[in-house]
Amino acid sequence: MPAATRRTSGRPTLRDVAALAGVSLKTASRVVNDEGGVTEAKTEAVRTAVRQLDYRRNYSASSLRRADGRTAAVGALLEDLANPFSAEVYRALEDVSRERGSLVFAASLDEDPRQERAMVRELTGRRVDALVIAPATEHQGYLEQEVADGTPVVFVDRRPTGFDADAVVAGNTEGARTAVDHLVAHGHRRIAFLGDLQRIPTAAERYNGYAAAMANHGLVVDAALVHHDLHGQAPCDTAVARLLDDLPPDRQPTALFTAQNVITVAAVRGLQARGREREVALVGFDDFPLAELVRPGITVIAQDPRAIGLRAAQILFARRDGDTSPSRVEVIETRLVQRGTGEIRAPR
Amino acid sequence: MPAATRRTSGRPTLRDVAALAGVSLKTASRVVNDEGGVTEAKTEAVRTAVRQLDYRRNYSASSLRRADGRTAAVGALLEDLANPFSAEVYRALEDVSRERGSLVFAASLDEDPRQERAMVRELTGRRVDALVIAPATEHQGYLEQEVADGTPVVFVDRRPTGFDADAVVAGNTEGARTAVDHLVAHGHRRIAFLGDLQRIPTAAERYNGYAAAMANHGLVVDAALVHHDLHGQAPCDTAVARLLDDLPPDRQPTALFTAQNVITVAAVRGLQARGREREVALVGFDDFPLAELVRPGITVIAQDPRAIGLRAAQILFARRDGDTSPSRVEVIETRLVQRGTGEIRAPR
DNA sequence: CTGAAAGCGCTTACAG
DNA sequence: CTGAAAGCGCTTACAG
Repeated sequence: MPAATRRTSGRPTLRDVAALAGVSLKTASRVVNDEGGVTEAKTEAVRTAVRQLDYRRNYSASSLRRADGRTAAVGALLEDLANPFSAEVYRALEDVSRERGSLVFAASLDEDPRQERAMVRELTGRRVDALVIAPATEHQGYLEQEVADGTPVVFVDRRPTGFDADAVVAGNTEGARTAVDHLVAHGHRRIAFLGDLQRIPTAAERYNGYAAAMANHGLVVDAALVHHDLHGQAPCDTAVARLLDDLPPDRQPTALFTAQNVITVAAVRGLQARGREREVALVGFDDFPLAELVRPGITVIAQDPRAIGLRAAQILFARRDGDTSPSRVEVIETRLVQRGTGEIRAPR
Repeated sequence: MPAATRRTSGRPTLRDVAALAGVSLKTASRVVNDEGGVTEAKTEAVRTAVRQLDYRRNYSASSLRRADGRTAAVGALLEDLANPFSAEVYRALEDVSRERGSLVFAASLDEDPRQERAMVRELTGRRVDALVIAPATEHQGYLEQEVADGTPVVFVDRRPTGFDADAVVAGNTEGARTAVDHLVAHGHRRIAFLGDLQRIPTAAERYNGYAAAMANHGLVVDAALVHHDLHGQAPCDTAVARLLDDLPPDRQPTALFTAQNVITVAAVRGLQARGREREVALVGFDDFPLAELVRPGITVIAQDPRAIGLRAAQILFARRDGDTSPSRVEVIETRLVQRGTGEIRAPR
């Protein structure tokens, strides 16, 4: 069997292109990689052969031999691609990657640390050029080796712990403060906090912002008004019931600060079910589609997931391309969006 | 320089593992690939070396030499990963892929046919094992070569045109019929249609379902009540204004069938802005988060994007694994979700 | 400007 | 059970 047809796949190889163009493999490679230094005639012959055979460079082979080992692929490990925050971050990364000629491997971690480590292995096994991670692990020291081996990592949404790397995060503490300030400005003093799993750094930061702002206003936080670790629908409903049904009227909150999306939705649903959506104020952390269609409109501390993703992608490609400046944490500030629920005044 | 340290990357190779374990490269390969036929002692030695060096198989190299050419990666070309429908389809594919040991390259097409063709090239260049595509092109014959070269393709959301392949789609025509039937059952006769770009097959199918149901009920469709090609916010707002402001009262619709998500939201917003959300009925195609928090709750024809994604993924991996049965189109039926807007009765 | 040889890290095809 | 040689499709390092 002649060498040029010994391949297993049906796809044409560079060797086929070279043969058809009547040049050497190396010359064909030069043309395909735009290396220059090839006569006009041969260049044209190769391009014609490429078109004729519909040749596509095999990235696996190319990357394997290449000095830089580039695969033109990056990995994105996010919380859950099906939630709007992760999806927006992903999309921004996708858009930047496309400009840079790279493709994106995406994966959802669902707050599972084992999943994170497994996916990092899968991705580095495929020699991605860089990784974006919204970590589910408590410590990221295990990434030391990956970075040393040449895979830059940029964190999004959550700062790294026990590991030095770039990160792009939202202004969680500041945003939570703003929420509380806003409610206090509308006369509220009994402001409940409903937050996600405390082990999630953003949830912790939002609580810190809440607590700091309350203290700053000289308000004592009634422990009965603080509900942590609300992850998923059921615990949220329970917490809302505790606050709105179980507490005696004078101990009930006049306002809710719901520190995460799912919690906000549960709270709105709970208020509506009790017919109290125009009586109890609410500010939610993180915006969502349709927040304005609900009546009253839901006041939120809006994050900017697209800005987070874009910035992370810029840093990522800069690192991949050799930027070795000290790592930094960038904070994308949040924005208060007043739509109604946050402007309900406290009863006197 | 000794052979074992000649590599460019800092990552250990199988050669390093073999050297450390005191076996040949081939034996190390046998252990890593669970081929069997290796003594307990050597197996253990290799496993220890793998652990000690934190060895990860290089998929590029592995795939390059492998007879089947598998890369353990699949590609997903969807409309826009940032919209909930695409995101859910993607997520289902991700979940199935994980079980199968594959990673997913995702990409958004944004209704751009060139983007679709470019991304197919990028993905096949990386030798993905299979492709899921929600096509933006009008014809998909160009994929013939890819399939012949061994990359199976499964379509989601839209059937292929001019090309024979598996597809998993929603029951668009049936769903639209159901919407109209429901509105007619509530006394409506002047039912407006607001749809996306007619060139999008799902939009066309939904219109067909609408038209068929109207005819079936003996209702003549007033051309002034039909608005096609509403893509994006602005044209939707214009169409709503035409219907609710420009038409004389007796020619206005008493009900709206909004055949796509963005259109539904625009219509709800338009009705609210005019204080008519409890007067004009509405059924939207495609469900979305929070549809129940809006008052009145938004009645929709719900698709099941997760079911579509799961089914597509099953077919995809079956094809990759050699299933050569005739291709088929599977329809995932929609479901009417009554929440309020669709149950508003026509004025008499 | 051009190309023959070697080699990236792995698996295949063979031979012991 | 084990391993030396060849080769996947490409780029590198050299030599003309």
